[in-house]
Amino acid sequence: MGSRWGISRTVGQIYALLYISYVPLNADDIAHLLSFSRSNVSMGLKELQGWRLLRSEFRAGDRREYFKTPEDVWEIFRTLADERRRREVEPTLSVLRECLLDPVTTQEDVHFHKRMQAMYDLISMSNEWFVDVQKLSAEDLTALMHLGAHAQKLLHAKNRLLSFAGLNKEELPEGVKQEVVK
Amino acid sequence: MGSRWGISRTVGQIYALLYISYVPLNADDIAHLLSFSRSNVSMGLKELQGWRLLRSEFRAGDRREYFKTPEDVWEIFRTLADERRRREVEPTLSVLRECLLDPVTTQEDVHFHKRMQAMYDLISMSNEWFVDVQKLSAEDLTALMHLGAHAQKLLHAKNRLLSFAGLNKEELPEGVKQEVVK
DNA sequence: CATTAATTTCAAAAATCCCTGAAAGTACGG
DNA sequence: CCGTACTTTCAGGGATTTTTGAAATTAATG
Repeated sequence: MGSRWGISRTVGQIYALLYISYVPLNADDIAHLLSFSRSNVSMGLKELQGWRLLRSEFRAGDRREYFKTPEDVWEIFRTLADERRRREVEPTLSVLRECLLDPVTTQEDVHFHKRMQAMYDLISMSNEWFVDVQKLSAEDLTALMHLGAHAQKLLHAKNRLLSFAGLNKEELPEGVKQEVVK
Repeated sequence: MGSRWGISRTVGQIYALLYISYVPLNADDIAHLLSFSRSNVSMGLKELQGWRLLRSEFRAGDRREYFKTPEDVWEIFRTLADERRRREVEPTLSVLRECLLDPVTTQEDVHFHKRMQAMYDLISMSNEWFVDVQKLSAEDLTALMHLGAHAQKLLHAKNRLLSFAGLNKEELPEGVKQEVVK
């Protein structure tokens, strides 16, 4: 899948090897195991470091650098997604913002402006959503995902509870009122 | 951004043109406007149709097919994401499932198995989450996104309310109890 | 059913991307 | 400061992808 995540096939193979390897590997190990040239591995590792996807360690009496991936697959996913957000999404939003500043005169302009605005709103909202969600712990994220579409029901429940609390405050005992407000 | 969404630069340009165009365009229009060969446009349109991203119409006394994108940018996004899910994510999950069936004997195998399982769990959960969320309307989706990280608070509120309801049922008036259960 | 307008296919050319080996660079130990 | 062990850079070549024009195909019209 790597090619669709912004990294080339070779770099993907290197990362996959490091991900499944029981022990950290140095560049020569990787070149040997994957039958890549040493320089290819070097470039691949450099790119992966650019994505902040690698951890490395040194050993006493050994100059070589040993690489491994983070243990937590959620962390990997988050790092990758955040890096893509910064590299691709933010610049796209900048360009869209510039487009939106252009003067609107003709009917075509109106249509163009509407489309750009819709695209900007979608990307901008997704972006903010991701920044927010990224802060959550792996457990909270998992819980949130398991909610899935049920989150919608929860949303409706929230609205019902809020309107209920607004309409019928005097009926509620003090403890319930506090809980609802919370 | 098209290249990271699984479509080539040219196809992306064609789609962008159709997205911003005030009127539907035929293949010749597109070829002319973008300076692509007619056959290139034909292939691009075919690919976009394969992604189910196009609408088209015919006109009386005109044999040519006129193309446009859906009006709703959320619909475009959803279609694209769903198609990618089917083409890329599902096959990946199949391969991972097969890997997980392999016998585990050595220590390396145990590690490999754990890593594959973690990856499978992540992709599988994201996949299910997306399938769920995809069913939501544009408005519900927007509301859900605006919640963002606050959804986590809502989650905790739900848990508090549930435990509260469990502990103090007899204190509540009938109407509140029903609402909480809902 | 022949004509013509429009579209699609496909093999080859063009463009792009990726890998490699040679050479240069870096840093550590003596 | 030199030699050694390791890493990085980069131009050139190879592989892959993309684009094209010519030919084939399809479909509407008189």
